[in-house]
Formats: sequence, structure tokens, C-alpha cells
Amino acid sequence: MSSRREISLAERKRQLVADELTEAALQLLALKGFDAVTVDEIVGAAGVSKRTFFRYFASKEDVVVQFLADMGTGMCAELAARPAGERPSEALRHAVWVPLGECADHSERALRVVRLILGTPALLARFLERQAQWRDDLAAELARREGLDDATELYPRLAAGMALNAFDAVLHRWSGSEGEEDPAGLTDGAFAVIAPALDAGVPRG
Amino acid sequence: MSSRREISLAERKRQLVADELTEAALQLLALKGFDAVTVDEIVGAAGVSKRTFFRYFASKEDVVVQFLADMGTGMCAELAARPAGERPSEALRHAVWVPLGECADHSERALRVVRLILGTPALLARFLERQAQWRDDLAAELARREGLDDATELYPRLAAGMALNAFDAVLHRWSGSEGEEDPAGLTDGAFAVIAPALDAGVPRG
DNA sequence: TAGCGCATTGACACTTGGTGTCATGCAAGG
DNA sequence: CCTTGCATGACACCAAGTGTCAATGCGCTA
Repeated sequence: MSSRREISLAERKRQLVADELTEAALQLLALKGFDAVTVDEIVGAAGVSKRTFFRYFASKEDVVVQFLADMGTGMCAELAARPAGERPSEALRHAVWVPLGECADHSERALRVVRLILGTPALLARFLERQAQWRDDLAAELARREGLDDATELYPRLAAGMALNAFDAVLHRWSGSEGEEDPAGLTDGAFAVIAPALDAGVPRG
Repeated sequence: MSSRREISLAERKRQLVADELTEAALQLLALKGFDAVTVDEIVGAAGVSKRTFFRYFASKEDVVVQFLADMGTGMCAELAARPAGERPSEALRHAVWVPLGECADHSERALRVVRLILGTPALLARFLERQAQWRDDLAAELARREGLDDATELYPRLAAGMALNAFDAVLHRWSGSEGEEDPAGLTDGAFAVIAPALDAGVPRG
């Protein structure tokens, strides 16, 4: 009965390959630019076959965007964990801060990836596509929190969108300033702007 | 000296080919789905070579998204044309209504395209990429209107983002209801939600 | 009218992203 | 020891997109 160990062994192996791939990819992409690097180069550097690459990542963009995949789930989880009585602006600010805090902590690595994404149209497109999913999840959670119907009320979707707007704005300014500006301060500033709508827009906030 | 006529003749020829291509593409894509239609099919239906297709459109996605290209310029133009003293929420609402009104007018055609875009990840990604550009333009114009510095203030970018959020929400609900819901009413509803932030967020609005 | 330039097109080869398929290898488990 | 299953690699293949060049068509001019 070594079931738990076996699973973790196989999982660790998978994780190892995935890490090797992301490592090689991020290295090359940040160095030469997204379009100038082929998948064959990446797999060559990582020592696996092209087919294996696409078993781990759905696309060449995915290897970069996947790096930020947890952000969405982290945000939603945090929003769901916030106290029920909290105002939307507060709950969303804390939710959005989860991934931003991660970025602030691992600034060297995160900055490289963020700059790569924001500066590459194809990557930006995929990133925004992901965010659209996050927005739906956030909206659903927000609707639950506030007791609204996501299908008839515009507020949940708009509020989630505003929060992600703040997220994007902070990311943009942070990467644009080479990491000089303080993410926490930027986040507070952004939410100060959108808070009036977040807290007034919901019926009986 | 028939310079004016010649130019317009060549332009008309180009426009003719472009129209033929978009027509054939939209027909096929709406019918069989984005991934199930190859560029070769489209050019076969339009009677041109594959190479010519890519001389008119940068990508397969582009032939659909291009169809909505004017939206961005229309919005910015309208925003720039709004009276200087108008509150941001009003100016932006009018700006956003320009493309939405177009959709409402040509509902059969617009609805098909919008549903195709919102239902196809690859198209959605390209659409959002375009919107990111619109947001930058709107933010710049908004900063000019309000006398703010787009580089240091968060408000312009956030306000532009909120307006586009409203735009997206309206489009989503409109296409989701098969064109049943009234775009004008939805727009008003969306801006009622975000107006508090639009008008309060700007210093001395 | 004949000839000269200029732009558009088609044909074709080529690169690259991405997928289906199959055979091999390897590790767990009876 | 055998087998069962999973991850990988090798290979062929399709579709998107690009570079190149020859041909075609059209206006302009001598």
C-alpha cells in the first residue's frame, strides 16, 4: 500500500519535467523575445521531445501564462474566504492583493515574466483570455456573497471587471517602473478610485 | 490628371476583394465554427489565392475582428467630441454607445459576429487585445479632457477600463439573450453602476 | 499606339505551431 | 517473472503564416 508515495513520485517526476521546461522557456524567451524562439529550441534546451512539450502545455504561449495560472484561483479563493459582512471594495482589494503580493515577493522573476507578457501581443491576448475566466469566477463568487443573480444583475460582472482593471493597472505601472513603484501603494490607490462604484453599485451594500 | 479617380478606382478594387473575403469568411465561420474552417476553404469560396488573403488580413482571426475595427476609433472620436464640461460618466457613456448603437442597428449581422467572437477563445483573445489598445487611447483622451497625467494618475486608465467593462457586459448580455434585451437599457444600467467611480474618482470632477 | 513603370496577384516552397499514432521503455504490482 | 499501465520519443501530418518571383493588368508618357 504505497499508493500515496507512488502518486507523489509520479507527480514529482511530472513536476520536474514541467519545471525544466518552464525554466528553459522563460530563460530563452526573456532573452531573445517570444517570436524569435521556436519550440524546438526550448525542448532542445530542456532535453525532451517536442511532443512532450505539448503534453505539458497547450501552446507556446501557455508555458508563460501557465506560470501565472494560480493567480486566478488564488484570487477567487481569497474572495470566498473574506468575511461575509465585508464591503465589496475591501474583499476584492484583499483578493486582488494575493497574486500581487506574490509578484512583489518574487520581484526579479515575476517582473521578467510580467514585462514579457505585457510586451508581447500574443502573450497579452492569452493573458487577457485567462482574465476573462477569472472575471467570470469572481463575478459568480461576488453574486453569491451579495445574494444577487449573476444572470440578471450587471453589478457582479462589472465589479469583478473593475477589480481586474485595478489588477492590470497595478501590474502595468509596476512593470513600467522596473519594479520601483510599490505594488501595495498602487493597489490602494487603484481601489480608492473604483471603491465608490464597488460599494455604492450593489443594492443595499 | 485623373489622379483622384484612379486612386478611388484602385481603392474600390481593394475594398471589393476585402468585402468578398469577409463575406465568405463570416458565412463559413458562423456556419461551421472557427476551427473547422481553413483559410484554404475561405479563399476557395472567395476565389482568390491564400497569399492574397494574408495580404488583406494579418491572421485568420483578423478577418472577423477587423469587422469591428472601427469601433475603437469611433469611441475615441466620440469621446473627443463630447463637450468639455461634461462629466466623465456621461462622456464615456456616449462614447461607448457609438459602437453599441451600430450593433443594435445591424442586429442580425452584428449578433452573428459577436456571438462568434464571444464563443471562440481564439477570437475572444484577439478581441480583448484590440480592446487593450482602445483602452489606452480612451485613457489618453480622458487624461487630456480632465487635465491629468496619464503616466502618474491611475484614474484615466481605470476609467477607460470601466467603460470598456460596461461595453463588454452589454455585449455579453445582448448576445446571450439572442438580441432580446435592449442595448440602450443595458448600457444605461451598466453606467449607473460605474458612474459613482467615474465621477467621484477624478480629482475635482 | 507602343512602350514603360507600378501595384496586385498567384504559384510555390518553406518555416513553425500543433496533433494523431504507434512503438518502446520503465516502474509498480500480482 | 510476467503484465499492466503510463510517460516518452519518433514520425507523419495538417494548418497558419511568410518570402520570393514571375506574370498580369493598368495608368502614364512619348
